Amino acid sequence: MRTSQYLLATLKETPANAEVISHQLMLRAGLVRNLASGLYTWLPTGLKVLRKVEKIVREEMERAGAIEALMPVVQPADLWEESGRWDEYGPELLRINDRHQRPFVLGPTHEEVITKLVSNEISSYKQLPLNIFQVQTKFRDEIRPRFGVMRGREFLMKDAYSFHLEQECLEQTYQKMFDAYCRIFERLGLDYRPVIADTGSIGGDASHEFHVLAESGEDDIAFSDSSDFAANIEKAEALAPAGPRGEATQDLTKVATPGVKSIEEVAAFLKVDAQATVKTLMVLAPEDENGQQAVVALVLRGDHQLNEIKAEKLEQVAAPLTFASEEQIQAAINCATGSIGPVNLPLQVIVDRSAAHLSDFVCGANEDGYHFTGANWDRDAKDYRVEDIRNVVEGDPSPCGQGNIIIKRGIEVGHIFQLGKKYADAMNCGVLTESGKHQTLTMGCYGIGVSRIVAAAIEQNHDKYGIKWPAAIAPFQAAIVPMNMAKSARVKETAEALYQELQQAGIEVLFDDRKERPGVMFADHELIGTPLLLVIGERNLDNQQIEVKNRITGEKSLLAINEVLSLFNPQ
RNA sequence: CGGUGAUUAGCGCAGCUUGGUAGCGCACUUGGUUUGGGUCCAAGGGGUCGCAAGUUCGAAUCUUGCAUCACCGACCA
Repeated sequence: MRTSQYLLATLKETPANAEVISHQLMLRAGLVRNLASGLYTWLPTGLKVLRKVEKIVREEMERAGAIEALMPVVQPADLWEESGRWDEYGPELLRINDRHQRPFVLGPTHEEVITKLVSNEISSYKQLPLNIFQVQTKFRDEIRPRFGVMRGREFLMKDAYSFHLEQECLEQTYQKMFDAYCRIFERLGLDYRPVIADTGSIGGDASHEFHVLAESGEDDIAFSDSSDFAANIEKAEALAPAGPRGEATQDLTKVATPGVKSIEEVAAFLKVDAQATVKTLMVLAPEDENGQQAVVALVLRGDHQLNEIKAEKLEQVAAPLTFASEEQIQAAINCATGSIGPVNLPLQVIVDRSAAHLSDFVCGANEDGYHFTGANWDRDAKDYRVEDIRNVVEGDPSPCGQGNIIIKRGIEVGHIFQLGKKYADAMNCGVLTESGKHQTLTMGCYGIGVSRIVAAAIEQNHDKYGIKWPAAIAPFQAAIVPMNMAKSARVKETAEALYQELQQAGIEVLFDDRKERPGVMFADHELIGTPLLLVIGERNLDNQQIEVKNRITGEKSLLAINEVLSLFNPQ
């Protein structure tokens, strides 16, 4: 490709509305352009990268035994009514009508379509197992699109769905997909981790997310510092502190704490550590038979954070988790937030394991402007349940039993889970078994955010000059950068000849034939992140050499012109 | 959806307080100059000032409403 016949579209200045580095660089390097909130045009350079990611994903899926199909973006609403998700999915599902006012959706995912397809096409156990994938545009009407293509509304996803007679078979395919995902991210050249994930509302037994580690990630991942354990913080278990709880040594004492509300204020006012306090959060219970929701108290150590995912899984707590309003709290206990505590609290009380391990702690006195010191479980506060309801923090013992927790940020680029029979049940997807009985299938599903990977790769691989692509997904393998080609016939001839040679060898090379100064060319190619710059100048032509600059290492070396192809041979 | 901020040329911004019909840098075009790290000089082209209504002789500027975009919080690949 010649730059003169190409759309380079690089930008010198950073557009103001791009916050994260990958978004800035994708705009500056001419990979994408914004059309509307969460909607992006992929420019030629960006598309090259996207296609390379897609190709690796496709190859590994096929190698793992999945077969490719392509399903429509626009899907009839009745499919979604059949699965129950027309009502469940919420406003993220974009609903549209056709000219006959028939309702459709833009597919945010394809479980319905694939399940329908399989239920129509598959009727015998002999046709199983089956694992079908596609690479298709998805649309999710995100509340807040952000970070460029990282969280766009329209995005490219590889989604695969497997169908099985038995759980055991599902587990085998799940493991194959797990392994395939590892190979994919290895080949992409990314620093990634599979992590134990929450299965969310879908349920099921097993789920893993694949995260690319990056500071700008939106998820917290808990790792063990001495084993392979890694889990999304939503899912990481916070163990009970070791050893028995300390004995009560203090008397329960009510102290006036006027205007002191937050844990920081309480700890400072009473001159104690936040770890010696508890905080009490008020949330709603599930509706009773009269449609009423009681208030439930969640008690955590002062320095800990509530894990809402864990909390809303408790049967005593409404899902989704809802904090009680000021009015509801007043009605329940006649006290405002800031002075609530578990002592003599006439409510269901759920205590985190760590909070339950405290003795002689500080808590609200359930009377505005007062706290207790020297509070102790069982003696002062009775009738409580102990559960794991907090986020793990760095230094906690790892739930795997080895080492301590460290926390890093990750970008979720893949998610696999065992779906079970939810969709197969709803859409009557089954086969006849060997014994002639009808049996509902069990399913797995496996997603990879293809467009998100492009952004994640940049988050992980860049410097102040621009993108440093992993070789496998660089838009070009090399760029030919001639110095002052307009003045030097020798440079021009050499560059043209090299371009022809590389093209014929099947190398993806960008020939910068613009009439630009060297600085401009260098800046552009470094921004775009081409791994190898082949610099041709009068300076080295007397020796029949060119200069090779490695974008990743920054190394420059001289190479005989007739040996340039050797740069690419090892592949 | 809540909170914050923005909207003036392709991009980045000034002008608005104090109303008089729009300007700077980059990019673009032309000519010259320069040529191994974003040259320099000159001349140009390009704007319904987000939309609508109002106030006024006159609105980018004041008022009201709306829209769009971004950032911070709950969902997800």
